[in-house]
Amino acid sequence: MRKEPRQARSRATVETIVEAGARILSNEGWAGFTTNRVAELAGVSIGSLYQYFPDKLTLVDAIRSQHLDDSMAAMRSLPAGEITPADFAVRLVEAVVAAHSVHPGLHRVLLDEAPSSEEYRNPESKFEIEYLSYFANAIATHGNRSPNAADQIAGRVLSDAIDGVIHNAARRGAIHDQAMHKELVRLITLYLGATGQVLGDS
Amino acid sequence: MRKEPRQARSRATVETIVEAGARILSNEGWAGFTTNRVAELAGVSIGSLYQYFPDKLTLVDAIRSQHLDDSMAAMRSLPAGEITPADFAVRLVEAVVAAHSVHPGLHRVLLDEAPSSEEYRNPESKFEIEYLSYFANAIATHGNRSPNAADQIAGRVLSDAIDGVIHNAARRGAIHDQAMHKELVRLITLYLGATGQVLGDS
Amino acid sequence: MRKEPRQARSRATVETIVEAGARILSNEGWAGFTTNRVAELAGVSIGSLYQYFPDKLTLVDAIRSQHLDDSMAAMRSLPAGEITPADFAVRLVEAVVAAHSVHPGLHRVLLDEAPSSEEYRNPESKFEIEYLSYFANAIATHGNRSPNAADQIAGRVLSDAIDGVIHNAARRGAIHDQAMHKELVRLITLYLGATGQVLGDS
Amino acid sequence: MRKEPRQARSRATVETIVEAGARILSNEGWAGFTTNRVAELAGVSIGSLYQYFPDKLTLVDAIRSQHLDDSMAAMRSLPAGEITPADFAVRLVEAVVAAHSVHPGLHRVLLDEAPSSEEYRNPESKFEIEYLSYFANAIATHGNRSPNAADQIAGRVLSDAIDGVIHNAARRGAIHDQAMHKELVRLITLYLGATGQVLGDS
DNA sequence: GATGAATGAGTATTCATTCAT
DNA sequence: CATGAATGAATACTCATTCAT
Repeated sequence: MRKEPRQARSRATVETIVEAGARILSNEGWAGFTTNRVAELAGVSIGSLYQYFPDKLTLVDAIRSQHLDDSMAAMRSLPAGEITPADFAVRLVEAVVAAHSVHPGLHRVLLDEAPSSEEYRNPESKFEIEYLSYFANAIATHGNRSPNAADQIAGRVLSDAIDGVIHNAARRGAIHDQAMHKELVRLITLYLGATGQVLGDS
Repeated sequence: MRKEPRQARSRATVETIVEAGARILSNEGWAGFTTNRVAELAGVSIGSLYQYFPDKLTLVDAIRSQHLDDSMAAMRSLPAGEITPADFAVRLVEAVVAAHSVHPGLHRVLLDEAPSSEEYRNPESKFEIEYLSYFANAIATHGNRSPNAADQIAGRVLSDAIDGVIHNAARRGAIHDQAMHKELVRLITLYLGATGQVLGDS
Repeated sequence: MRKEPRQARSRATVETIVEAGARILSNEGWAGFTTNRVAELAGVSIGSLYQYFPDKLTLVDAIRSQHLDDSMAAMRSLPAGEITPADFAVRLVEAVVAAHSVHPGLHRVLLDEAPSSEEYRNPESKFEIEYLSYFANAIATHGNRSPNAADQIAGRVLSDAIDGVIHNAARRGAIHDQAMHKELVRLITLYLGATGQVLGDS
Repeated sequence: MRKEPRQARSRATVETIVEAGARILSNEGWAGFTTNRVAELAGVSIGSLYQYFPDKLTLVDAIRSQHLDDSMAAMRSLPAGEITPADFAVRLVEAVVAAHSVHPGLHRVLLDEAPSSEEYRNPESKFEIEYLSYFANAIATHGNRSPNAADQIAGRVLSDAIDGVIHNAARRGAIHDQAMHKELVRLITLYLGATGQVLGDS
């Protein structure tokens, strides 16, 4: 960001802009996301927007950062161990669905459509790493071991699979479909229960 | 299309344009997909592009149609029954990876970013229906029954999960990662083997 | 024209093109008059059109020439003298209305909207001169004298007034309105009857 | 208009654009009226033009509105009764000529060539109605009666005749020709004096 | 600081015209 | 000669960004 806002008023302005941007990004996609529209929805002049965000990329990065922070916070608050795979899966799906409820399209737009400064693009980004290790950890925990290389990969596959299901549901406006939730839970539970086993060993 | 190409020359031009469009859509996303860029990459004038495609939407629909046809053809050539879940999963992953190999980002861009004429947008589209029933069928087959309502949902979840894994791999440029393939195969196999069972029954 | 058509077939082609052009010009105005559209309506290829007309201006000039020839022919066939002003006015209005009946908007488009090569633009054009002298003559005849300078001006005013009435009627699609015809006849009759008189002398 | 200009600066910009548009429309006709040319002549960027006019049609409507307002104002300031037909005719011609002096071709271009939003197109438009009833009124007044149906038609014929004479004079660049003015005055006077009479009654 | 007027490069699309077949 | 595929300059309009007030 161009300028760290010192005063409370400025901080509020920045938040308003980020929130307006998130709403537009979610509802209209990257194509409908114009700086003038964001400023208008936020109720500030276009000049003010550029006071806080030197360009569009910086703004979208701020929105992304905010969104990923929120998502990670939701995941971190989940209990990792001390819980059966089935219960964990239920809580996980709840958390992911909740994270997508505020701005249903936002996650996908931020990851797929919107361009981003290097920081978020590469697979080594702070968020990717934390996100991934969260899943690797969960898998290892339910396999009663500490995370190994295979768990990293399994974690990625699991998180991407969940992402795919949720994302496509969001696209159809069916993010709260209970039957879908149940099936997704079943998929996760199966995977968690069986990871690390050589297939067919059960 | 605006005009049926009569001569061989023009048929070739149309193919070149569609191919160039697919490439750009795949590499740059919807935002980078400009008609002038497509024409340039195709090596034809902008006028030629508009001779065959009355507008951008029609062009993107042609690309989508081509891509989905190819994808469905790949799936249809898979053996459905007479094969163990594990073997089926291996072949399925191979087919999906192959379909994404030519233009890695194309599938997601076409489904998520690019606008489209009604035909493809709604969930009742010819392709969605065939795609979905393919998965419902596979699940039912491996459960030794004919497809029921639950299989429809399971089919959607499975196909969306696979989609998520493949898409994110494509985003990272890791679509040919063998370890990922193996994990994905395991996920599918588990799900196919257990679908229809009440969880915990195994 | 680029090429004098020698054979009957060529002459027919040229006529078809001119007729198609007149129709489009009349129905769609200058803005809708594109060479490709004319060729299509005429049922010839765009290449053939350019075989006979080196450019758009030449084509529009051919249409104009044809139209003005037709119009003049209609006027020339009117009896000039040996007839009361009232009867002359009736016949004149009939002729003018008839000339506008085939392609109602054509006259205006050709004179106002469509650009033209110098030949038609300037007031000394062959057609303007003949047209004008026709009216000057009519006025002089009904004033029992040979045409003088004042008659030239009166002729212009009369022909322009008639043009205005007919043109605006065409615009409203009311070119066959009998009440309007009657009023126009009255206007012409009054003017013919009084021209040359010092106003107030009657 | 897209945006109400708040500051004095922007109000001036809008006026400049409308004026430039009128000039171009008058000199070059609808075909030469391009938004980029208007912006250039107005000395503003194309972006500024679109800040105030969402599209070309809105701009041309603004020009038309302005022009018709001006024209009506000129007519309304004329004394209707208490004046001989001849004097009235003189004043009328003066007013019409004055209205066409600033932008000679504008009136016809606006009415004939330029497309317009519904408001102006149909014969029931506010302007058409007022314009027409003005002439019907004038005719009735000079016939010492209140306007009847026949006066409506006569009004239309008279106004269209005047329009034709003025327009064609403008086309020839001869709008200030005194001899023409005199003849036109005579035409109007005759018509006003005789309207309502059965022809031949004088 | 805040405002919003102004900028202009960029994008979709049209159409007169050329030329290989 | 006829065809129609190909060309590209021109046109309406958008939107990120700047800067005078």
